[in-house]
Amino acid sequence: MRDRRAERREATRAEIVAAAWEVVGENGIGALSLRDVAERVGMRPPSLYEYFDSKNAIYDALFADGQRMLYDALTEDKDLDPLEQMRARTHDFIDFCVQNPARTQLLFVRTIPGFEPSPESYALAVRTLTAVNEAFADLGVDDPSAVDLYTAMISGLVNQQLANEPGGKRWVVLADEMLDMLLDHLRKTGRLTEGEP
Amino acid sequence: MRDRRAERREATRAEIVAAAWEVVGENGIGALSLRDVAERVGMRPPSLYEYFDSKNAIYDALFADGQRMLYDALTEDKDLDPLEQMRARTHDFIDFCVQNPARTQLLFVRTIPGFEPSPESYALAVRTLTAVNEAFADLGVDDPSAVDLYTAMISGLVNQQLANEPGGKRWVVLADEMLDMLLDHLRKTGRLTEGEP
DNA sequence: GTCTATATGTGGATAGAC
DNA sequence: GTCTATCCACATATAGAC
Repeated sequence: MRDRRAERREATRAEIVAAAWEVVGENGIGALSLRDVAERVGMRPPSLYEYFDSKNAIYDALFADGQRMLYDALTEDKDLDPLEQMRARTHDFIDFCVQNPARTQLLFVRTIPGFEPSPESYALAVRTLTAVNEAFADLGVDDPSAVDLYTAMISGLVNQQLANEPGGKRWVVLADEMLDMLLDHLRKTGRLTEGEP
Repeated sequence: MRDRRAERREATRAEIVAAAWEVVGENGIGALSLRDVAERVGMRPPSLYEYFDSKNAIYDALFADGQRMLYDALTEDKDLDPLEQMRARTHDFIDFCVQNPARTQLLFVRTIPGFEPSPESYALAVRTLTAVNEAFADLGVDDPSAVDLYTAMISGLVNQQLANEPGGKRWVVLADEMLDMLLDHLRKTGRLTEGEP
């Protein structure tokens, strides 16, 4: 039998998380305040404690929610060959990041003093990273340091874009060139053999 | 004639900045509090206002100080050819960043709600970036997007290292490979002609 | 120049009434 | 579950003694 009480509670938690996304979207990830969130959901601040144990628990819910959104944003397209797949997902990732700078900071930069994602939330990040590793495996690349080069290059583009020209495209447009550069390098060093030149 | 009053004042300002570095070094860049700083320099919090107009003014002094440290860390070595010069400075930069994560966040990531460096402080960042552009010009590379690729790749290594494995070397050790990859790519696309293979 | 004292506003968090 | 009341820490700022 359905537990209507638990369903209601989950719905309210989701409402709070949505309100928190609004707040950090407007003021930055570091400027989340319980007052702002409470006002947006029509509660008094102490009532939030019925749903989350602390402000960091809200950050953790945002982190988990953001990781889920990222995973969903990187949808597989079975019609594409592995190389085009990689290119498409790289664009998906970059779009996801520049579309919401506060979310990107929460997911990929240690920014909030005292906040560490819980093991359950972090597991969602691992799931996505595993998918990236599999995408490289599909390309025939098994060297883990190739993936480290990739994540550094792409996250570097995003970081530079957000830090120096938020809303612009100066770094983002270099994504394809960056990817080609990496693939050439992997071919040259014998870590990638299949695919076109 | 020397203005002993002004000298004393500058010395105290420097003491406050040093104390602020200690605080952010221990607690993170977002956790700077005037109480902590005041206690460390043996003052009461209100007395700090004699030297800085606001907490953000202290952040600005830290930003300027950090930019000066970075500029000094990237010392030219006239004995090296441009290519070895580039490699040496890249290592200097990476060491500078991983050595003090809080400082790196302040200088290169928009992290503190409401803080923007003053024009005077930002000019110090521009000075360093100009030096990077000149280093590429010495290599014979004039395309500005080459420098954008470079800053994205190197800052990406640093960010991944600090976010995922602070204190480790997993990404940092890829610096030379990353640089070689970029130089190969610039040769291949006709933007770099001099230098060894 | 530094202090004490004081004030206002903001923010996280808890106790206890309803 | 939600509220009021309250507490503590902090940023910011001012007045006035020393």
